[in-house]
Amino acid sequence: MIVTRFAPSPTGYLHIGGLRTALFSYLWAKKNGGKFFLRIEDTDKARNSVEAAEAIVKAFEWLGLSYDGEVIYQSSRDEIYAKYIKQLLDEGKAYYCYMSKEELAELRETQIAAKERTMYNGKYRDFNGTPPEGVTPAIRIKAPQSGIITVKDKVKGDVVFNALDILDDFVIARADGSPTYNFVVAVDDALMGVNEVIRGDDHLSNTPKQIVVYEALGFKIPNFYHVPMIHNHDGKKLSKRDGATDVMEYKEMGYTPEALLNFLVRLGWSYGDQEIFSMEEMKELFNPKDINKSASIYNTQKLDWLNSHYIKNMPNTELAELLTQYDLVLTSHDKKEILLDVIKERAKTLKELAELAKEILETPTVYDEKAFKKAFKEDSIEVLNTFGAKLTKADELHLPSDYHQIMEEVVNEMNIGFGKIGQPLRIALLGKLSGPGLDSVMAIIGKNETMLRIAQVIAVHS
RNA sequence: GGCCCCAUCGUCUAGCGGUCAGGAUCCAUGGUUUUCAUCCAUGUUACAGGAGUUCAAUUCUCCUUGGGGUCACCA
Repeated sequence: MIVTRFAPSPTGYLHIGGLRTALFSYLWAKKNGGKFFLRIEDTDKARNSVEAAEAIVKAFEWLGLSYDGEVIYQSSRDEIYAKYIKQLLDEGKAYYCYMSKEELAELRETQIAAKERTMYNGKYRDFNGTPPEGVTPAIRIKAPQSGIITVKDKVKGDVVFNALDILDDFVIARADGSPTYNFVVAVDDALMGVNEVIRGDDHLSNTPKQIVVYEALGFKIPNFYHVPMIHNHDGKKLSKRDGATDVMEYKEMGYTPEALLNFLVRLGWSYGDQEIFSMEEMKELFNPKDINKSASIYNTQKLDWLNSHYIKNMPNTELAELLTQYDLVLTSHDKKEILLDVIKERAKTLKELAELAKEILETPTVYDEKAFKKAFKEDSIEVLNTFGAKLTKADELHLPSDYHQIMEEVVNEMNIGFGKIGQPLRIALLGKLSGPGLDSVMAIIGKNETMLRIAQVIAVHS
């Protein structure tokens, strides 16, 4: 069985890059009928926050990504880690290190001065004497001092590291007893049965350390997939300064989960020429063997395109439901079908959609000055009055075609071009020269509101 | 700086020794639309450079260059 996980540290919101690796892990598990876990890596008490952990869970909810079982918090697993640390200690595979922080810093400096690699010097590796007073020890693992460690990465291929270049006896438990990342990540993945680790490229370099832990504990090493980073326009790691990197910001901006997920799945992964993937298709078609090796640049133009695609293809009832989150309540509006059909072709985001709806629904309070000058000529009043008179007489006006017919009558009777009525009417109805078809707008707002807007624009003009 | 990874249109990508180097997005132009948007059509733009291997390299190897990641009692 395929078991994957997403293991963020709760130091902030769910990041767009994190979401992508989470999605990959999720899809790979789901495709295979496996399990996908969410594990919060909160071993560093100083930096974590519960709010951040909650924010991550919330984001998962919004996106409809589910995980198996409960959220796992590493902070609640201390006894487990303690047990394995003790085991390593007993077996002589780990040891207490009494080096003080000052001493460590000093060591660093001399190494830097000598242009050597900065690393722990193994001072307490084989220590039998009396420990120094006043130092609470950290625990270090005995890492191989020679030979090679090969990370069998399924994205990058075999990556060979020389122990001499990268390894030292790294700390697995701090002086306060809390275990460190490279230790717990290996322990948890092994204990949870995670056999496919999909994560960011930035973890590749410390994978050898985790392999050291796996081997010391006799655990089976999982398959690794190190997914390339997502960069900003400058080719650097994506950060807060690059605009929206918080997943929930996309909700606020009016993006749908479908669009965001579809956008992200195509960043670093592809299935031939296909661009549109439903969740079902993603689950069916995703395969980490098709993950790219190179980093990609974060550019949301395609996200806009996808979002408008999903909006256009969304059933109106669902759309109306979603729009309540953007301050637009349409439930009681009798022409909401027409309204949504008209505006969903025109919006890139749900937020825009809500604004477009309001532009139609609300009586204009201002008229675009330039547009007014351009479109509202001397004869416009007469045209609008003629149109208004016909409206007054007509009943049974429901559909856009009903209104269109009356517009045509005016055009024919007065022997004018369509623009002669369209332009001023557009100013009257919307206050500007662009927007949806006027017949639809009138059908949506109804006869009375149409008359009112015509009267208003004439009043304003004189 | 040491170690590691990466390199096809502006961007996301297809390609897996022989292709007019394909698609999408963006941009531009034209058509549709009373307008705008949608939609449709058309177009511009790419194999970082240099050596090999081969009858043949975007594709395999090496070097150079460029970019990125990582080097903590952070994750």
